[in-house]
Amino acid sequence: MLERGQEEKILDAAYACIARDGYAHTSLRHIAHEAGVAVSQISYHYKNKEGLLLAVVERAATNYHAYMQEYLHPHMSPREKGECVIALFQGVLEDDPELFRVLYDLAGLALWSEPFRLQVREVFAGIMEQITTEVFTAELLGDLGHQHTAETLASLFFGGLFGIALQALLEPENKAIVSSLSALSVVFK
Amino acid sequence: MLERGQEEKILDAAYACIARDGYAHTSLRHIAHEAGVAVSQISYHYKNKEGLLLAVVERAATNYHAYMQEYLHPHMSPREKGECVIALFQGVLEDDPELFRVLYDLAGLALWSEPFRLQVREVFAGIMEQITTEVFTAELLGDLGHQHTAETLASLFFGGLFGIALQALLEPENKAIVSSLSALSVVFK
DNA sequence: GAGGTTTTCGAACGGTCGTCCGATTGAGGA
DNA sequence: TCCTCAATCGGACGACCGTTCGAAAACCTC
Repeated sequence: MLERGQEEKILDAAYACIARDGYAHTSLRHIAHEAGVAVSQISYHYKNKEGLLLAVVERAATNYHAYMQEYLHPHMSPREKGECVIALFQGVLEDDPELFRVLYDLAGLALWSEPFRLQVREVFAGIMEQITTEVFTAELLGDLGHQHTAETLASLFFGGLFGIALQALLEPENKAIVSSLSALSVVFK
Repeated sequence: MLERGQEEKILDAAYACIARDGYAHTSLRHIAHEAGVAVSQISYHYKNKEGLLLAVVERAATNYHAYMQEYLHPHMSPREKGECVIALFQGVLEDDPELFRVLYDLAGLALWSEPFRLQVREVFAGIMEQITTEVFTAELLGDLGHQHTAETLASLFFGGLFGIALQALLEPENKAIVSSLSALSVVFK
């Protein structure tokens, strides 16, 4: 029986609550109950709700990067890595849609609160940098032969992933949307 | 001095509050105060908060369609219409970013509440149908000569618009993001 | 002008929220 | 063993939430 500290337990519980109910319906009491802990423990370890949520974002970002790095093997070509990212998103949407809902929720938080905006911006910048350096390399850019920069194409690529994923969640009965993610490969073809 | 009914005033106030503070921080009291009206008037006219919000979504969708229809002149070619939609999004992001934040917020609501999901899905379906029939026509599809359907390309196109717009709002100091919207024209080139 | 209906108001209700505080517990060093 | 300090707890606080209700006001019809 592994014994994690309360701090960790609270963080897990917070993520679980947000994934289940969404941020808007997640209260500190719910989180504390899910963690099997007194409410005041949250203030003790994370100062306040905002502090806890920022920690959740940070942890989610770390997880994401590890996940991504695990899938993008060094021996792949840039194009293969692009396809791989697409496949990864498709897999998430099918197997673990809550993951994307949390991403959407936290990004939404960032639209209204400056501290969250700064933190989420970092997360997005990390994703973008990964895509820029792994997929839209100088090699691939020269291959494509059009005028767009790697940053532009990365924005386009990730924006497309995000926007299509939202549509897929709004219309889960329409399987065509998830598979239309594959069409995103037009940006590196 | 035009005299709109209270019903209309409440709807305006609700939209204004959401645009200013986001849905999560908008209460019926704020809305009532903004409208210069008693709180109980909201329940009287819209039954409850959900009813009011659904009305807000419906009104926003109507406004959107009128806006779009005004910009897409019948004499334009499909490609021109595509460029026009892109330019329209760029204009919104620069002049009236709250419009997009509201769209994002309401779509986020739809991820967690079934009634909202159904209503927002209708809105998105309307947008998608407009893009499908106006931009990705059979004529253009044949011109492009690749295997994707009009629906797939429309998903890609709108998803890209949405995802890039989010990045632009998270990083308003980075003007390159807004202009990278133009690169979305790769999908019909 | 009287009477009935719709509209509007302010107050109140029961809940839930995030935060704070004093008391209790527990582990580790003197 | 005692002292200290960090960790944990339950309860309380004031604020705000969405909803409801009875009374007042406004409107319309006769």
